[in-house]
Amino acid sequence: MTTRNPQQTRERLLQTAFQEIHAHGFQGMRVDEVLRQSGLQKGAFYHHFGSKIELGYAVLEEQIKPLLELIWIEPLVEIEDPVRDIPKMLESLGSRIPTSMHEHGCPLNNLAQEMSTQDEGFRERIYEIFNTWMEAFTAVFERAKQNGYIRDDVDSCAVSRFVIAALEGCIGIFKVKNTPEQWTACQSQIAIYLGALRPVT
Amino acid sequence: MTTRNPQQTRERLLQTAFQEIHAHGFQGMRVDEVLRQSGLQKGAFYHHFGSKIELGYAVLEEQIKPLLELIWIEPLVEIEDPVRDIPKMLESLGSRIPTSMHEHGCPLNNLAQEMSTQDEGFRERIYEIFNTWMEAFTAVFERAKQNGYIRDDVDSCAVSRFVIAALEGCIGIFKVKNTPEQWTACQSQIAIYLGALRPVT
DNA sequence: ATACTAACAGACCAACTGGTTTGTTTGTAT
DNA sequence: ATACAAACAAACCAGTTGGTCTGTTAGTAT
Repeated sequence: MTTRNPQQTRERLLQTAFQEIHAHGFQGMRVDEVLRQSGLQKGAFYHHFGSKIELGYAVLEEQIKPLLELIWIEPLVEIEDPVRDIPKMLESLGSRIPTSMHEHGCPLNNLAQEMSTQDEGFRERIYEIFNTWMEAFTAVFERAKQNGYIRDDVDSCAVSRFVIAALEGCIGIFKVKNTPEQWTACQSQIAIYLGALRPVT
Repeated sequence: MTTRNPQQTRERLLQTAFQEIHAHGFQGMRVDEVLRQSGLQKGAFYHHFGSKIELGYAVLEEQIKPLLELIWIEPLVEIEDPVRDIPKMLESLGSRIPTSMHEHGCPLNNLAQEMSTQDEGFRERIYEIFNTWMEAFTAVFERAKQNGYIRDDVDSCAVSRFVIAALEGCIGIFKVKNTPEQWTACQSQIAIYLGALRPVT
């Protein structure tokens, strides 16, 4: 007589699905495997989610989005001088994230690459999340602009987008070859790029 | 009595498979669909390729690799001053590539993201191709270093890797939102980064 | 206590998927 | 002309996959 807990059941499915999607992609994720790992049955699954793709949307909104905000967006509020602090933030990142991230990269970008051209529902949701991320960066650069840490004529939006793109690009390359030196080298180049935003003294 | 042409049959399968992989990913590509589009039968397919994954390897080596060399590596030999010429090269790129690239991004990076953590055979091959690309860039930067276009202390390897990563990152973001302005903005930021490599005058 | 609904369990299914097998035809060396 | 291997065509197959259906049980309002 295990007492019922629908919220926990749902969360369990979401977390397991998140892991499986992260490891094998959305198309590679198997509903049966999620069920096996979570120790649940089809009935439970299709009671909580209408279809595989709806589960995918839920994972995106309820697992990936909060994780991104925790790891990438929240630390941004502490940044005063982006040229100095963003590289510092990146340095500490390696140890602030679980091993699964080192192995399988950024869950958001993985889904973006795999699904945004396959399904409009995914694309829209991913776009919104990327936008939130970008706006958070833009706020940092605008603030830094006012405080004279970077030049007036810097295009904060373009810089934000490029920083995110470069990060995702580097993380992506790590899938092919991942060594600690690669990550530090990547940091250095981001630092060089950010340094170019400094006002001419 | 259509005259037989095994080489052409093989090439036909490879090209169709390339398109399907580019559009749906390797896991999303269906052997049956490749057969339908190429107007061939199972017998033809499994005569030329041992399995789906072997076809994938062949597409990588015989379709994607040559394409990358044509579009990205060959133009590099004409580059004298990377700070000036790489942005220029990127500018002309948009019109030098087919529409499928705008829609589905870089076929190499797509496979890298999807398959390098799934299958070691893919990872190895992709790694080699990325390496070729990186070495081509490194040669450009080393040459530029000798000619005084960039600083002596520039880490050509790290810069090459970062340029490729940033490019792939930007192309990846385009899948989520692709407008011409996004591409020009990306170019500008790459130009800013490269500008930071100039010697201090 | 009763009725009713949410929350499952688990058998079942149709479509799909990569791969195999068998047979036939075409080119080619002898 | 004959033999033989390469190059296919096409039916076939077993395992998988997302999804459905029926039934059962736990919670909850009355």
